[in-house]
Amino acid sequence: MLQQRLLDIAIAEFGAKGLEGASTRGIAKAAGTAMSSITYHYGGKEGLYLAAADHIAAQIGEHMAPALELGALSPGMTASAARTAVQHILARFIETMGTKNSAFSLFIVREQMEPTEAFDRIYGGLMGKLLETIVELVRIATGRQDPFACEVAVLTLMGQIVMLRASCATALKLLRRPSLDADALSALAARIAANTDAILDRMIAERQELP
Amino acid sequence: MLQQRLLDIAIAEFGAKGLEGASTRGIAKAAGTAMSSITYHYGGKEGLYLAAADHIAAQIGEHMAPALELGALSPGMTASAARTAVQHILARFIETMGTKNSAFSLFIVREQMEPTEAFDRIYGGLMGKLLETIVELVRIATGRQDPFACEVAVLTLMGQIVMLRASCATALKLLRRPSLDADALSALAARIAANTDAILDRMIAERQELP
DNA sequence: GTCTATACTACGATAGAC
DNA sequence: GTCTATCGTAGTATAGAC
Repeated sequence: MLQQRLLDIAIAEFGAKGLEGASTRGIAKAAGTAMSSITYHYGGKEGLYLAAADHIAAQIGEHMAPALELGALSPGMTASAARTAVQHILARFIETMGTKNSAFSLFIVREQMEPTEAFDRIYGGLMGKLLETIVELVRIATGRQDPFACEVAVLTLMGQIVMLRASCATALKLLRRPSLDADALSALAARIAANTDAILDRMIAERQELP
Repeated sequence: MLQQRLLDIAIAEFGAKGLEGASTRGIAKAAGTAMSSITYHYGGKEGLYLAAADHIAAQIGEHMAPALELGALSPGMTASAARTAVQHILARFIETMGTKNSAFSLFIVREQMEPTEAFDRIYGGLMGKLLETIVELVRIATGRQDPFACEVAVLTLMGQIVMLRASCATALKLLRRPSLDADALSALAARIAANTDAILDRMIAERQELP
């Protein structure tokens, strides 16, 4: 379908070059059609961009759904169950950001640097719920009642993952590799899982030091 | 000085909007001059962009110098000294990325998503040396001899910091704040320092589990 | 050195043929 | 629905006045 092809190429182009960097003519040409098809199907460049954002949010949401269900918050959840759920969600998120079309991650990172309406769509429809769930799970896993402390911790946890794509060029240089292959990715995933465990442990230890 | 004013504004504009998103006319107007001044002083948009990259690398290098000297690698360095040095360097890097003109961080993150010659200048003249130093310090601090394991760990450590700016919009939403004020920044810095400590401890524990 | 004026290119939007 | 043709705008580069 032409509409789908346009959208796929748009996500790749917008992710790689940004909203201004990508051109409707280039996207249309790559899709083997005329530029005015974009106007017809999406109303223009902006419309295509927002459609790309919606598609990304939907795809990631779908991909993350099983892990989120597994971490569904229940009243009597134990700390160890919450920790397992955090690990599951993070692992799935690494997979989503690492193996799925890397344009997804680039698109999202770009939006955060220069937020437009697309950011609200992605955050409101996906990222917000995801983050708040993790915050709650971290609270249960560590027993830390201060929400701010949990939010800050979640940001650092997620930062490790976002870095995978946002700082990909640096990562590749440091690891002296041409691309983030499966080996490197699984090593990073293992490191992040161990880090998460260590950080949660540390947060529990901190709690016992509090007055 | 006009040249300096142009450069400062260029860094802000390129950081905020990217190479394609920023316009020479806009930069010149903001600097209170004509667009052709950019051609005269920097040879064109690309020249201005590369000059911005060089300036950023030089500024960050200068800002990081004291911390790096403190962590200068010496043959008989103890694990605890190396750990202190890692913490100093990361703390200084947080300060650089958080308090210094945030355009610096945005510029660097953008370059990593779509590397041009500017990335080589920043990585070659600054980031490479910085990262390799931290890798070596982590190796000494943890006793882990596998360089790959140390590199991966350093990437996750740095990821926490890069996130501060790369995912700023998400961070602000989750923390329900209008801006990353001093309080939030110091809470994040404290969390990252504690995380780093916990991660290094974990790496030492892992070493003892290895065959 | 700095500015004005101009040339040229590429973009996005739109109208109209098929 | 899709394409061609055209318009207006905004971008960079360049030449020349001061």
